[in-house]
Amino acid sequence: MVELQLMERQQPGSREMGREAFIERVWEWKAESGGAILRQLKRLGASCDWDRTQFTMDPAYSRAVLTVFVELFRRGRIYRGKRMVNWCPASQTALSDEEVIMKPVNSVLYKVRYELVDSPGQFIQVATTRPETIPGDVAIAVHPDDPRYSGLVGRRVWRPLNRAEIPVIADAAVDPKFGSGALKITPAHDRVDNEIGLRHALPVIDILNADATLNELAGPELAGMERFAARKRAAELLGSSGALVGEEAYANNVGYSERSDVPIEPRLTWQWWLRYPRVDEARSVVREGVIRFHPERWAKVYLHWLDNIQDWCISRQLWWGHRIPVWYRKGLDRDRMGEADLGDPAKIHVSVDGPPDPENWVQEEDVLDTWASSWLWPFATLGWPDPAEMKRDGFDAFYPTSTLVTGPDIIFFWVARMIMAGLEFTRPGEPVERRVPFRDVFFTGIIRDAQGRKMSKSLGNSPDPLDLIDAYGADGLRFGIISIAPQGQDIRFQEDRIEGGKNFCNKLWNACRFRQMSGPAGDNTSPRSILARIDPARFDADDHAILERLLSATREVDRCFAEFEFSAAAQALYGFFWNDFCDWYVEVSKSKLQSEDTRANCLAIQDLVLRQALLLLHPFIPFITEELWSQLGYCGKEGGFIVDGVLEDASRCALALGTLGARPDPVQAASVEKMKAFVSRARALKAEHNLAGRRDVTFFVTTDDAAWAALEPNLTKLSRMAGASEFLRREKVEGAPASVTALGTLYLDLASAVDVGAERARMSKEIAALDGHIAATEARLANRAFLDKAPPAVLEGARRQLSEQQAKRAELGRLLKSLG
RNA sequence: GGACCCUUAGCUCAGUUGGUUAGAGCGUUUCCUUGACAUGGAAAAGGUCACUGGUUCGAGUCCAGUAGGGUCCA
Repeated sequence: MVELQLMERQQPGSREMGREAFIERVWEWKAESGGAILRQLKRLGASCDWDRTQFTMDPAYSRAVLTVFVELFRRGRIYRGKRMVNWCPASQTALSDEEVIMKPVNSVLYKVRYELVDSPGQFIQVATTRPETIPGDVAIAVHPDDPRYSGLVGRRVWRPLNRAEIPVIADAAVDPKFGSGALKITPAHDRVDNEIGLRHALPVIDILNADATLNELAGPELAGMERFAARKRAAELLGSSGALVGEEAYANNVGYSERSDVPIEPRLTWQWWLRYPRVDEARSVVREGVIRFHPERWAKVYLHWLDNIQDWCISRQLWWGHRIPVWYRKGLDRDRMGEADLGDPAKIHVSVDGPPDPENWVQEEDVLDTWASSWLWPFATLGWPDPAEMKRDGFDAFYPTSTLVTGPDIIFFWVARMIMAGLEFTRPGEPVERRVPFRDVFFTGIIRDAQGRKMSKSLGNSPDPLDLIDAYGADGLRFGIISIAPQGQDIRFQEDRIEGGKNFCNKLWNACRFRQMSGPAGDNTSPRSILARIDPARFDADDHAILERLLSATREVDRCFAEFEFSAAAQALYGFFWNDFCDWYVEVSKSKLQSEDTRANCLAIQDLVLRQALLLLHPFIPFITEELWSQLGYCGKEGGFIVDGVLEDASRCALALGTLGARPDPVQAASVEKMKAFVSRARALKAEHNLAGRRDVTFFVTTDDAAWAALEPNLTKLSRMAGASEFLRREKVEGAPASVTALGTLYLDLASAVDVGAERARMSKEIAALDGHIAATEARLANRAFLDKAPPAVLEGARRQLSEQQAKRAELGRLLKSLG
C-alpha cells in the first residue's frame, strides 16, 4: 500500500529512499489507516476494550514474535534452505503457497520438436506453454512404461534454443496422456521439474533474474528480455529453425501473486522454512470437538489442509516486518552454508537480542511473513512470553478465549496457524483444553456486491461503512446487515435491506413514543417493580397472548445465540416486535387505555414487554436501545446503562411471571390468533367492496354460543381494529357479502348493490381451493397405512383439519346458494 | 482432477431430527394522511420448492443421479 501511495504521489520509491526512511513512512501510514479502522469500529458500536488495542509491530508483541522464531529454531523446526519458492517478480520477494492465487488463463500450447543427436531427422516432440524457458532445459523426460519412447531413453537430443545436448530420461512423474507424453525438464523454473531433476541428478540452469527478465544463461538471443517478450521471441526463433511444429489455444491455470497480481515464478532461492509444529494435535482438537467450527463443514476444509500440509516459507525479501533474528559471522559465504552450519555458533547467531559483539556479525536482511506474527495473536496480546506481563494482562483469565469470529478465506492463513501456535507455546504439559487458543470459531459470510462479486478496492464496489452510517445510522446498518447474513452463506449487499434496518429502528422509536404518550411512567427501575404493577386478575386474551409471544421470542433468541444463528435471532425479534407488539398489542391497547379497568395493567405490560425487547435487541442495535432504556426509565435510581443490564433467559422470565400468577395461558393466546383472522376477514370484506377507508361499517355475525362468548368481551377492540361501527349477532343473513371464519360467518352489511356475479366468482374460487384440500385430506385418512403408521397426534390433526374444512365448505356452499 | 456449497414468489433469501393449506423483506397492484410511526397502516396478486428416479403412510426436507451457478484445494 505504501509503495502504491508513493507511486501515486510521484515520490521516490522504497529502493531510492532506503530501508530506514521507508520503514518510517510505513509507520506514518499505519497511524493513519489503522486509526481509520478503529474509528469505523467505534462508530459501528463495537464494544471492545479500546485500552488494549495492539499492533503486531509494537515492541512487546515484536519480542514475542522473535522469541517464537528463536524457540522454533532451537527446537529444530526452522531451517534455511535453497528450495523452490513462489517468487513475485514485481515485489521481488518469496510468497507462501497461500499467497498464490490460481487464475484460469488463455494460453498458447507450443509444440516443439527436439532432434536426436545420433539420428538427425528423427525428433521427439514436447508441448509447453513456456518456450522462453527452453534454454533452461536439461533433459526430456518420458514415462518409463510408455512404449512410444522405450527406445529413446538414454539417448541425447539437441536443445533447440541455446543449442546444447541434453539426455532423454524416464520418470514416473510424467503423465503419458498429456500432449505427446514427453516433458521438457527445466529444474530452475518448475516444481515438478525440480523434483525430477533432483532424482536424476540433473544440473540446474537458472535463466531468470529476480525481476523475471532473462539472463545470459538464456543465450544471446533472449538475454536481457522481459519474460513475456522473451516468450514471443522464443516462439519466433523456434519457428524459423523449424523446431516449432504447431501451436494451439490452451486454457490453463496460472499462479498470480496476491501481493501485486502478476504471474509468479517458481524460483530456486535461499529462504527460511518452518516445519509446522503440533500438526496432529491441531487435527485432533477440531476432529474431537475441543474447538468447534460454525458452520461445522469448514472443519473439513481445515482438516484437508492439515493432511496436505507443506513447510511454510516464512522469509520475505521486504523491509517492512519483523526482521529475522539471525546473524551471520562476517565474511561467511551464505551460499555455501549447509544444514550443519546452522548449529555452529561460530558461524551463525540466533537470539532475540542479537550477538554481544555486533561488529563481527551481519544480520539477515529478510523479514518474516506477516502471518508469522499474526498466528501468535491469542497469547502474544496477553503478555506472553513474559510471566510478569502475562499476569498483568490477565493471561490466566482470558486464555483460552471463547469465540473467534473470522472469514473462511483465512482459515489456513490464520485460524489453523493460531491453533498450532497456541498448542505449541502455551501452558506446556497441560491438557489440550487449556492450550487451544479458542473454543468456538464462527465463520461469517463474505459480503459481496449485488452482483455477487467479492468486494475489492480495484472494483470500487465496497461502500464506506461511515457513509452508510451517515445515511442509515449505525444501528440501521447493523440490523440491516445482520438480517441478510444467513449462517454459513455469503452475503449479497443490498442497500434496501440497510434501509429496512433503519425503518425497524424508526418503528421501535415510535412504539416507545406511543408508550410515553399513552400515560404516566410507572416505576420501571427493575423487573420486580414493573411486575408489582401488574394484576393478572385483569388479564384479557391479548395480555396473555403478548406475554406468551414475549416468552417464545425470548426462547427463540436464546436458542439462536446458542447455535450462532444471529440472523435468525434478528428476524425473530423483528417479527415479534413489529407484528405481535406493534400491529396487534399496541393497536388493541388503544381501546384498553380508554377504560380505567384495564389502563394501568396495559401500561405496565407495555413497560414489561418493551424492557425485555430492548434488552434482546441491544446486541443488534446498541445506540437506540441505550437511549430508549434511559428515556423509558429502565435505568434505575443510581443510573445504569442497558449495556450493563442483565438479560434473563426465557425460563427465568417465565418463572418470574409464574411467581406473580401471570403465567400466560396458551388457550387464551390461541384465541387471539382467531380474532386476528376474524378482523382480517372483516377488513378484506371492506376492501373488496371499496369500503376500506370507512370506519362506520356494520358487520353481522352468525355463530354458535361458544364462539360468541369468546368474541363478545372483545367487541370494542375488534370494532376499532376492523374499522367497524359494530358487530351484531344474527340468526340468519341473506344476500350480503360474507366470509367464513373460525369464530363464525361474517357478513358485510351492504344494504344496496351487491355485485352478485363478483361475489359468486370469489366464493367459487375459494370453494374450489377448499375442495382440493378436502380431497387431499380425505385421501390421507382413507389410507390404511397412514392410519396404521402415523403417530396419533398427526392423525388427530388430520381429522380435526378435515372436519374444519368440511364445516367451512358447507357454510360456503350455503352462502353461494343464497346468492341465487 | 478432488472437496464443499447453492438452485424455493419478479428480486434477495428463511424454511435445524420428514407431518396441517411452503414463509419473510424488498418490489408490484388497490385503498387509507384516524391523535406512535407515510421511515407508516390495510387488503391483494404472485411458487408444478432446478430436473429425474428412489426410500416412506407421508419428501422443499432423506438417498442416488442429471443440469446449471459458486467457492476452495490440486
